[in-house]
Amino acid sequence: MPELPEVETTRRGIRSALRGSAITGFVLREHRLRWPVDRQLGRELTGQHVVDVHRRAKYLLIELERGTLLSHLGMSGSLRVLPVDAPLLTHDHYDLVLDSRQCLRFNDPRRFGSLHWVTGDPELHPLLAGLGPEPLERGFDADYLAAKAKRRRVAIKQFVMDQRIVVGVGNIYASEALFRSGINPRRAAGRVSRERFERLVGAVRDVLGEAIRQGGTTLRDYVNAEGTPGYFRQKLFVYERAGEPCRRCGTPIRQFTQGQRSTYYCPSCQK
DNA sequence: ATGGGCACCTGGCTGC
DNA sequence: TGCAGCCAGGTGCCCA
Repeated sequence: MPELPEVETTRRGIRSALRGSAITGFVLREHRLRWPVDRQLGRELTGQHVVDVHRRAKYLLIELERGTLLSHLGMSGSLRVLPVDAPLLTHDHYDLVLDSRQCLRFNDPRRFGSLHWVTGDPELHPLLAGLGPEPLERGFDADYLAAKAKRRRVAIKQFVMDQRIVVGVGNIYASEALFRSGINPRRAAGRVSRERFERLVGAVRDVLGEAIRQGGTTLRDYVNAEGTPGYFRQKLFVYERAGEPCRRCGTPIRQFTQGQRSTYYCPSCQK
């Protein structure tokens, strides 16, 4: 998926079209997403206005008057704002139709994305309740990370990708943040020094912030609300660069597998 | 509690 | 040209 920068870019792109609009319909073409989508959802949504669009971790929260739509993009999902009559593409699974003659259209080839209707405080929803702090907000600092990492034997790469520890960091930005902070992705979380946690926190913030400014990273599927890709790919130091020279020292970038995911790192810059 | 592995899905690419 | 095998921005769940 889309990691935090891609979800945040999507949020910024869809917000102005959605906020204040009334929902005039909901078209569900494929309800078999990660979890089955309620086929009667349109009955609930129609007539409500969009209050605002928020993000928590990699979830988008579309706040309506009587509840919240909780949307996840999975690995290959994207949300676009389009005219209601825009031609359909394969894997266009649902449309949230607005009174502006536009719609919010969800496309997701792999169908790992999800959509839930939540009433009450969305933070209490089971999918959100156990999540860690937002990396770009207070609450994510070296003290916090070091405390969480104590006695943990998992590799630091998997540790920073654990959404219960900190949210928003996925496979691309985990490799990139570890490169920027000079930490070997194999190192046990509990054996990372205090000084290195300081650098890691800074690197996570920097890489996510820079990626948001570039509109995210597009590898294959990801496009923003206007259908254009993100440009952070050019700024990647290690991700998908196996065999190519390290941009800092020239050593060939290495790739290996951790937890069924590819990790990329520079064996000489990261210890 | 922690760690590890699998599952869910489609599509693009590689190599025989 | 066809097809098997592998890989891909995520994460809930099950097992030891």
